[in-house]
Amino acid sequence: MPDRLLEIYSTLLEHFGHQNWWPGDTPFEVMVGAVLTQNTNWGNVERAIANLRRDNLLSFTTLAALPSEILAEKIRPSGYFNLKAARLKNLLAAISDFGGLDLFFAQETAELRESLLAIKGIGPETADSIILYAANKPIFVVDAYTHRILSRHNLICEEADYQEIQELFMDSLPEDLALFNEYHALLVMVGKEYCKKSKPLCAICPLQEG
DNA sequence: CCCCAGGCGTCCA
DNA sequence: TGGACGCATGGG
Repeated sequence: MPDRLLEIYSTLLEHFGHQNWWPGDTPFEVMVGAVLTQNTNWGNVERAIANLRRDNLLSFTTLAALPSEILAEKIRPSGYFNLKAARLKNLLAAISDFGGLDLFFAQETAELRESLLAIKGIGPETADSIILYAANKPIFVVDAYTHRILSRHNLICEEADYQEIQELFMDSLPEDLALFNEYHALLVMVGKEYCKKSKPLCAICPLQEG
């Protein structure tokens, strides 16, 4: 299985090339994007972030001081805007209470993850995305595509949960920031192209051999 | 018209 | 523990 996961990585890298995730200019911006993209198309997230940038709201202190109702209006294109405005405010408040973003991100990975998961609106995928792509610490991000791709290729059972899938990758692969970064991005790429929710396993998926 | 998207919290059995 | 449901816009 470990070798199989590395094979898959090589196959995807060859097929799609390096992705250089995550789209975002700063760790703060990446973190905001991680919340906004919950169950939402990235194109919609870009519109929301463009609104924030246009109005010079894309900084920690500005956003932390912005009323939730105003924030919701700015991020409307990302969907679930009331919910996500509250979640962003929760996140920023928790980080402020901790002593700021640098100090928050300076925690050990396990502590950082616990801190994030304690925030209402931050679940495992959002937490791990922030840890990997904003804080630049090696952790494997599992998402709906990861689950669907692996189960359709019979590498996990359908009922496998987040932790089980994350452990499969992290127990099998070398702990490497660039590898984890690239692998998750590649899984999203193959998911978008070849592993849609309602469609059967695609015959031209680069990952052959069920 | 339909289904879907880089989830999460709540409620209920 | 685990399944159903609400949250919501924009694209195909």
